[in-house]
Amino acid sequence: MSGLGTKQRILDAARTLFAEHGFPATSLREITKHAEVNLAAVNYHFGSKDGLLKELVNECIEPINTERIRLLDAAEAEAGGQPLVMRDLIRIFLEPAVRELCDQGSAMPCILSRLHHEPHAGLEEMMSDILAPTITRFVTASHRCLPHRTPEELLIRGHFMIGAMLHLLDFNCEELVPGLGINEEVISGYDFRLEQLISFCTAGFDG
Amino acid sequence: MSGLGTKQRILDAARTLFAEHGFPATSLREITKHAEVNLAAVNYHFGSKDGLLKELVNECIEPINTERIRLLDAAEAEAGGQPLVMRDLIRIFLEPAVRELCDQGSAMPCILSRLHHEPHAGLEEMMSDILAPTITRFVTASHRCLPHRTPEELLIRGHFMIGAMLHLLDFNCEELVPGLGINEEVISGYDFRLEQLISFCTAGFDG
DNA sequence: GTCTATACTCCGATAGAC
DNA sequence: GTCTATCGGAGTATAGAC
Repeated sequence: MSGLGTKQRILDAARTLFAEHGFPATSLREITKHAEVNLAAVNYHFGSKDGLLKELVNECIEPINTERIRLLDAAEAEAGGQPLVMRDLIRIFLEPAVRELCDQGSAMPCILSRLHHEPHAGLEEMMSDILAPTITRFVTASHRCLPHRTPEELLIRGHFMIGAMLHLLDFNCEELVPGLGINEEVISGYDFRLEQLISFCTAGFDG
Repeated sequence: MSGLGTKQRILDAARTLFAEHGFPATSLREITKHAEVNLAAVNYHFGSKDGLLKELVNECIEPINTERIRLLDAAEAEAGGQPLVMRDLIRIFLEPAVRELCDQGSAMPCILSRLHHEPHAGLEEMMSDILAPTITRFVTASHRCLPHRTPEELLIRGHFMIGAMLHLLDFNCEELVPGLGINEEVISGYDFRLEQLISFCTAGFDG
């Protein structure tokens, strides 16, 4: 934890601790102790605790949306003006997020999905700025797949999809459902979850 | 705000302020000022800020799950041993929550859906204790509707449904999507949202 | 039993020396 | 760039008044 610069050491420690205990329950004093830097360094590099969070989130979701746009461009180019297959469109939206977030050592999913439901000054605007173009593209493309659906129906279903995805990212099954014969190994696998999610949403958009 | 007892005045003020600014951003000093009670009254009646939140949540979700169980009992009695229709089963699960939460002046939905994604000591156990019997009943009943699905598939799809419902409860569309011709009045209506959610999930379980 | 006054510890933020 | 010192405000605990 000492070979890197101060800023990076703070980011690494914060990512871990936020995921473990949640954002409000993690103090800057803990973070700077783990990172072996001075307390005031956080304010110097990030302005505030919220600023630190914002940088963490930005560094995480920006590449995901870039990848979504890239895949969408490629798919639409290949389709040559024809509507996409809805299942492919949904996979383009979900797979980069699930893959990327679950490859980072399972720290960011918890942080991110919690954030979607807790307001933070300036953070929602940032998320919207990054996500809005993707959502617009998604709704437009899905309207071509399912022309019998109104834009309102497609937008609200897009939000159902986001809600389901967020819930998938951070929930653990350990807590619930005794006596149903659930195989924990099966239901914990991310491949299983992703494919189930894609199937659920694909059918949901059509239903 | 002065005719009721101290405890109730605290609960009312907290419900409003938590919904408005979020749980971490609301101080006990604000709450007690709004409720016109002494700061220490919170600790006397609820033990801690988390205890206050817990009571608020419990008082809200317990009647919802009682209603779910009641509707499920009635539907299964009426079906006389035959499997339920999946759409009816899903409505039994979703409608009490959406109706009840949206009838309370739109304060609890925000609080509740945020809570699902932020860990609080003791609160997750309480939620699990209340929700577990309902989920077990739901998975069992859905397995009778859709016998070709494994319990793992049904459980994970149940969680997708919960995620979509939570997202529906607190999201506002104002932020997003310019240029898609979205009718805000349509997409903001809870009847519209509920029926869309039920259709989305019914198809999703089958797909 | 209820409620209050007060004090304690810890938090995030900042000013200013180095 | 980094550190020390310090500030106001947060949640909490308790002794004691009614």
